[in-house]
Order: sequence, then C-alpha cells, then structure tokens
Amino acid sequence: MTAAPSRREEILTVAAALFARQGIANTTVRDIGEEAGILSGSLYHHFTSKEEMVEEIIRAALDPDIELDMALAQQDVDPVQAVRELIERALRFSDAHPDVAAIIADGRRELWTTERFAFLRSRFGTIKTVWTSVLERGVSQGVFRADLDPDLVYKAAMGAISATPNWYRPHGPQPIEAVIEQFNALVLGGILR
Amino acid sequence: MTAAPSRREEILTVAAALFARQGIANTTVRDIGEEAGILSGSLYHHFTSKEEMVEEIIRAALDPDIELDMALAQQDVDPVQAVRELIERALRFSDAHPDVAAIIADGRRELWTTERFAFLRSRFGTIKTVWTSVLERGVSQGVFRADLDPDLVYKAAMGAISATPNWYRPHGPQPIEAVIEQFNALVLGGILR
DNA sequence: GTCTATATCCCGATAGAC
DNA sequence: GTCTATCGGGATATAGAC
Repeated sequence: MTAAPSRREEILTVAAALFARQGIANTTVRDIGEEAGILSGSLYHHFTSKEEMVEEIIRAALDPDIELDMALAQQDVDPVQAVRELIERALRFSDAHPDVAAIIADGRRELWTTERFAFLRSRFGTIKTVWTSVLERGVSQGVFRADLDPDLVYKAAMGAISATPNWYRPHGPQPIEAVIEQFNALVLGGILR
Repeated sequence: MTAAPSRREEILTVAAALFARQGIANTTVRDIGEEAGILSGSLYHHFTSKEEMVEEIIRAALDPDIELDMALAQQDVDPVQAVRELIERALRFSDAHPDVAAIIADGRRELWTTERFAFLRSRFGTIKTVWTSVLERGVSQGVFRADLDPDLVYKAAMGAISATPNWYRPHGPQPIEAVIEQFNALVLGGILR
C-alpha cells in the first residue's frame, strides 16, 4: 500500500544511486537528468540546487530513528548488550540504506566541511558519545578490559563499519545477520576482559 | 646528509599535502601552484598532468617495501605473530606517510576505477591475500576461532586501519606504538580461540 | 624554468517558450 | 512540468615570449 512515489522522489532515488556509485562531485546534474529521463535544466523545477538533493537524500534516511540514538547511553543496560545493539543498529543502517551509507562514508571530507551538512557532524557526535559512554561504563564495571581506550575503540569500530558499503551488498549472498554476528564476536572478543 | 630536494620533489610535497587535506578532485593545479610559489601553467614544465603528480606521490611511498609484503604469507611463522606484524606494518605506513595514506583512503573510488592506478588494486589484492592466508592458517592450526570468516575479518581490520588518517596525527599526543598496541589487543582478542 | 595569455571544455544554474 | 537555449565561471592544459 505504499503511495506511488512522486516525481521528486523518483529523481532522488536515481540521484542517490548515482551519488553512491560515482561520488557526489563526479555526478553531474546532466547525469541525473539522463538517468531520470529529464533534462538537467528541468531538475531545477524540483530542486534549487544539487546540494539540496544530497541533503534531502541523507535526511530522509537519517531522520526516522533519531530518537533511538540516545536510548542506550546513560541507562543501566548491560554494556555488553549495549555494544551488541550499537553494532547491529549501525550495520542494519548500511543494509537498509546502502546508497546513503556509501554517500556519507565516501563524501565524508566534502560533507563534513560544508556548512549545510553540519547536522551530520552533530549527529555523529551524538553517536560517538553514546559509544564511548557505554564503553566507559563497561570498563568501570570491570566487564571490559581496563587498559581499553574507549575513544580509539570507537574509531576502530566505526572505521570498520563505515567501510562496509565498499563490500557489503544487501540481498547478496551474505545475509546482514551473518555480518552482525561476525562483528559482534570480533568487537566483543576484542574488548571483553 | 639528505640531498637537497629537487624542484620537482618540492612541488610533489606541497601537492601531496593539499591532496590529503582537500581531496584530489577538489585541489586545483592553481592551488598547487600558489602553495609552491609558481604559476599553474609552469607546473606543466615538470609534469604532464595532475594525474601524473598523484601517481608519482603514491608510488614514491609504496614502492620501497613492495618486497616485504609477501614475506609473512606462506611461511611457517606463528599466525599470531604474523597478524601482529601485518597490523604494525599497516599502521606504521600511516605514521610514515600520512598524506599518502589519506589520499589512498579518501580517493579510493576515484583511484580504483582509473586505469592508471590499476597497480593500486593489484597491490592491495596482494595484501589481502597475505592477510587471509595468515588467518586461514591460524584457524586450521586451532589458534584462531573456527567460526571466523577470514575475508570479513580482513575487511573489518583494513576498514579500521584505513580510517586512521581521519584522526591519527604523526608526532601528535598519541605515539603510534600506543595505537599499534590497542589495535593488536583489539584484533587478536577478537579472533583468538 | 617561469610567466603571460589563452584555448578548450564541462560544470551548475537560469530564463522563457510551450 | 518539461524543453530550448544559454550564461557565467572555473577547471586542465597549451603556446610562445622571456
């Protein structure tokens, strides 16, 4: 019962695929027009700029679960279980929104330094805070190794997760659950006392 | 007793810094000229194209230790020790050649799809083979977990390592040895039986 | 070896007809 | 809502004087 996609949404879908495959800067508005069956000039009836398309693509994928981010942080949840959920949530995002995951990972430098995408920095800042506070709690509870550097563990784990768009394909031979399983074993094995 | 750098080398040094900071596509030959104290047109007396600069920068950093890559693979080295060395070698590269590490990580899509940089694909293909064969040997020897997926472990570890240029700064507060130590504990803890 | 000057191309974006 | 036509700008690269 999904409503028929508006022309605007159709265009964003093909644009997202192009941005993910070729990178934002290497995708021209003429590319997008060609793929969408429209002339590049006509795109500007729907959008005011290419940047606006990028922003809308990213926001559409990010917005739905904003409120879930903080849930695991300050609580009295088991740190081990919290780490599992953080890993699963991040990997399921790459599975559900592979184009956006690729766009964010690949366009990192470009997006991070553009005023328009400041919301991305703050969003990932929040995610980092959640990770490190969970890790710190695990250390102080003696369930994670005492010599563990929460900041570095976050960077390493997020680095590995951010790279998944380079090789993971949704609906491919490897189910996302298997990837989650391996990541859980890898990360938890690496940090448990 | 290092020889005085040639003009060519001077230019490549500032170009590498710009490519690492701004990305290859976002760095213009005018940027490079300005930073090197030369006009953009004059750069073409030294180089035939911007691509040539990129290639020479990468090759200069990569070439020296080509022959060391295969050393750890087929041997009868202890798999645990081999993993330690693979991690250390990769991280020391990011420490010794931070600009090139950043250029390769950030320019991945662009470089990987350009004929001129096919040598990069083959180079990293070799590295992957070494990692996975070491991991497989560890599994079959019963020292690594039996359910471990060598391919995925390589991708995760390399993803984390490739992201280090985003946050690690040579000569910064954190010595590379500390980073190596943490990565070793993290990865080995994650894969040991 | 560097500068002056510019060719050539492609990009994002706009204006107005239909 | 799409097309025709094009502007204005910035990119790589070149030609020839000094």
